[in-house]
Amino acid sequence: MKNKIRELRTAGNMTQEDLAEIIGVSRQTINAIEKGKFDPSLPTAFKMSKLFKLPIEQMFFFDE
Amino acid sequence: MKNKIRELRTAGNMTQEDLAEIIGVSRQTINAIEKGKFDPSLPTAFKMSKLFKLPIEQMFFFDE
DNA sequence: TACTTTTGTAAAGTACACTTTACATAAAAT
DNA sequence: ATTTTATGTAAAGTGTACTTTACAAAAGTA
Repeated sequence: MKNKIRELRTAGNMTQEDLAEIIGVSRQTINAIEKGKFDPSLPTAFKMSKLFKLPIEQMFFFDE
Repeated sequence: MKNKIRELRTAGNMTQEDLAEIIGVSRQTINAIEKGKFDPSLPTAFKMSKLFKLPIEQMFFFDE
């Protein structure tokens, strides 16, 4: 699964730390998601969706 | 988080077992999701979205 | 009623989402 | 050049998504 979190975050002039605090996860979690080390939980994806005002399907791309 | 999985599944004349096999999880996992015992992973949500041809946001409802 | 299918649920184990602490590097600012 | 800010990453621990096995109860069917 790929995602556009880094682009969305930088477009909004946020650091990983900023985004982490808003979403309610650790900075390392944001980094891992951006780097594709693991996928977020559904609740975390929903929080990002709400923040960036984009449906989950326009932020995360499930290949296969 | 609430969801419409049970309604979608029964509307499609599927048993929990049927749905589990199609999605690639155990029957107990389908039962737990329908019963709200836990939320699916993002990949599992995407598979359901593809099967039922509905965006994740129309199947799962994140209540803050 | 008896039989079969479907659903509910429990226990114990595995995999992964996520945490904290910590440190190293890169980039930006002074 | 030096300090500050932002990012990358690793280790060890916690919580939860999910598994298998197993059994009981509900619901559908003969």
